[in-house]
Amino acid sequence: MKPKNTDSEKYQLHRREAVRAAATVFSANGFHGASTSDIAEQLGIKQGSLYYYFASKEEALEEVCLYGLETYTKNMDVIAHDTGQPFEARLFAVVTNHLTSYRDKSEALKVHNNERLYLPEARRVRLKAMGSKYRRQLESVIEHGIEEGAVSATLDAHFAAQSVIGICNSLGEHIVRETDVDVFDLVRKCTGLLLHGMSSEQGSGRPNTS
Amino acid sequence: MKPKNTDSEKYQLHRREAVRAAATVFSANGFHGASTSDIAEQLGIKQGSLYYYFASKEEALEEVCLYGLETYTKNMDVIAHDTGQPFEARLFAVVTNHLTSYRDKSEALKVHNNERLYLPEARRVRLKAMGSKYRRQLESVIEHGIEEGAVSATLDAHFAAQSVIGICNSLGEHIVRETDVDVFDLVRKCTGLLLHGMSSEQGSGRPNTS
Amino acid sequence: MKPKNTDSEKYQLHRREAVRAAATVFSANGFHGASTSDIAEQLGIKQGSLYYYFASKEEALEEVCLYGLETYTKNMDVIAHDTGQPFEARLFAVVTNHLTSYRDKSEALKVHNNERLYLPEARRVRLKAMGSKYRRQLESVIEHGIEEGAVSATLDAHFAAQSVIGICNSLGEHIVRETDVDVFDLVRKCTGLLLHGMSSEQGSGRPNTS
Amino acid sequence: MKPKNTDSEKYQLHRREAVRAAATVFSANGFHGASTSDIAEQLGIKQGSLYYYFASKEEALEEVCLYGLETYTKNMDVIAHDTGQPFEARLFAVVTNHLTSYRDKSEALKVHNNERLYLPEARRVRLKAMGSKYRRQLESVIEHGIEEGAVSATLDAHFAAQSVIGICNSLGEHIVRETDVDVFDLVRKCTGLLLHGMSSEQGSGRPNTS
DNA sequence: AATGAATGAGAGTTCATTCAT
DNA sequence: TATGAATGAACTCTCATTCAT
Repeated sequence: MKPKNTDSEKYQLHRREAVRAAATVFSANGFHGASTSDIAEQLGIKQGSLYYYFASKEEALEEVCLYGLETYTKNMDVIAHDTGQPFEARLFAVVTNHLTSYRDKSEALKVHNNERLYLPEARRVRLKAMGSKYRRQLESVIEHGIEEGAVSATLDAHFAAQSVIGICNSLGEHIVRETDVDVFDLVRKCTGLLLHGMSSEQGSGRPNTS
Repeated sequence: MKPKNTDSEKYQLHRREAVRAAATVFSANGFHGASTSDIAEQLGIKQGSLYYYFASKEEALEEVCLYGLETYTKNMDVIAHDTGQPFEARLFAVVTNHLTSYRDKSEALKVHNNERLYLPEARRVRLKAMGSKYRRQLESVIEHGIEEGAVSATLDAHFAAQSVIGICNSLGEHIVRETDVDVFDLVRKCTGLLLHGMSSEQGSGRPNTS
Repeated sequence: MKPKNTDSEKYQLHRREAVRAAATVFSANGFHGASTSDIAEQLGIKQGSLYYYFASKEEALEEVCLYGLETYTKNMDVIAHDTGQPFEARLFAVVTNHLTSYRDKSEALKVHNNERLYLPEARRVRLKAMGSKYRRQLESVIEHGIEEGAVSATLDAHFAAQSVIGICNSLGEHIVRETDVDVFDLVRKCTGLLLHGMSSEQGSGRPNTS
Repeated sequence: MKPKNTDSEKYQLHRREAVRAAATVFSANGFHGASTSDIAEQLGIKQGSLYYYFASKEEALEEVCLYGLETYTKNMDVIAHDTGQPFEARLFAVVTNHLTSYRDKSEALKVHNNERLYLPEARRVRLKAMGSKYRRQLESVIEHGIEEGAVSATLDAHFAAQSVIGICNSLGEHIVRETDVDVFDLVRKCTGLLLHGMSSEQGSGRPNTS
């Protein structure tokens, strides 16, 4: 209603900061547990002034979620199109992307994972689209791995993709909580586990190894 | 304030139902997003009457979390002490326990995972104790697996335990959302992935296989 | 959502008082100019408690308007069906009803006249129905007067009805403001003016008298 | 605070437009229901810029009311002094003035009628003076009609004046709402009703006609 | 002559909690 | 054992107003 100079560079910059502030407090207290006062305080302005940047608390949540997925999905685009790489390298890239995104935008990603369901259907369409695309791309990476023989043919790609996302997110939560985590160590361990499992076996006992 | 017959069997029965009702609405809307009205409605009583069963909303949340962990951790106790079984069988048991708990008490477990952090420190001691114990027991299962040679010696048990929990929880969320999931199929796939990874390799390329 | 004992006699009684309190402050300050605090204060309860009786400020406005029209339209029903009376008597009854309603429920009627347009379309259907019915009934009284020869045949009944309502409402505002008005004197004067006009003429110059 | 060139012709022109914009939105939403944003938008400027033309929202309301009464009362001045005309002609002129004012400045007049009471006493002195003067002038026209024998001697001039104003305002509201009203038809009907009433009688039954 | 940005007060509404009955 | 009624604090959101630029 009130036409703001929504295109001015300065406005966009300040709004970014507002999104980050919102990410911080949503991440700490959850959407319902965080008040607009908290966000404003985190940003160093008064509560009412927040509405210069967001039309509603819900809009703030949506922006935080989008912000969280931004680079994360963009990077997946690159990985998905880079079909020349061997499967191991691509999986490594996937995990690296996921976990480093957590390091850089941990709060926003956590908010996306835990709070996005509180958005009304209408506000979730873009998020849903991005999330589905991500999962489909990950699945295609896995399927490609099956085709080239690097991945066990009996693997359910859909299930595997979900598991990869699940592990990464649970490690991500860890990264959010503890500040001094060696992310690259985590990436290595995680990729190793996903590729070879915990077993010390030489392939025996695997249905597809005969 | 008034002395309640908290020991009477009937009271305990009704309270159980109250806990389940709370689990349902906390699981659907989150702790902050759910109102005591919602819980009362779910239970078929009037709002004020809830306080006959809970001293506060927070107490309700604590009860739900404890309820969620109950059998889940009890079962882990059994698994942990059953050192005679081979590693594969024990891991299978762990995953089965985790995922079937989700099927039976899905809501309470989900609430524990997502909302327990809104409890004040004081109320979380028991939960923390149970959670830590669970993780330590899982770690000991894994370490035992290493000792008996079934698990790769290079594996970081702490990390692995966390990953197992992470995958199971992410699959659990899935079970909560969709009603007709074949849980045992999930268990099989999950254990397989955790044991052998995605790779089709015969153990080559694994640092510890030489 | 919260099922209240909306049928209990006591509740209904208290709610009536709440409606009257709302009528008082809406009448004094207008819908937008009056706060729910004002209403609560007028009623002798705390602001938040008002919501035990109304789901929203808008609902309160709707109730006030309905309350204002209640007896007023009920009486018109009686007048409209009493076709045996001569026109003069029926017009007298109409004006009496309108102005005494103002004396008894002045505030609610004033609110209906001045504030009902701030209700969203959906909330106005019943009011509209009642208002239209009232006007139609008044028109039929006038048309009946034309048929029996008491009213000038050239008169536009729709226009006349509107004028009657207009005069009565403007006099009503007067009744609201000043406490010691002789309503029956007003009724007499008003009916006289409406019947015979201001002119001292003997009917000459009237288009239909030739 | 900053010295404005309030006397410059351009400023006065722009201010007029601001007053008209305010009239439009006050008329549509009421004083309390309309925001300074709405006015600014209607005027095509930004919200803060409004304060270049009005020191406060209240001042804007006052200006709108004065603007609405302007020509309306000026015309009444002319009618009141034109004592040479017969009563019927003067009444006709009064009604014409009232209703055409509504056609031309409908919004401002409506605002005056419905919202002026929200002005603090101090801001209403001029309006009150103008309104009282108008009513007194109308009364004197009626009294003059009585003296010259055109108006029934039993008529209460004060009451009659109020009724004239009441009818005209209620018709005015009608003009505001519906765009295509034949105002002159309304004027004719209205004057007719006021002069001769609804009755078809030839003077019989009138106390003063004997 | 007009705007972007902020403010602070207050609005309507929700809700956990209390307590007499 | 449960309820009706009320409370007060917190919350989201709106808005008139200010002022440096």
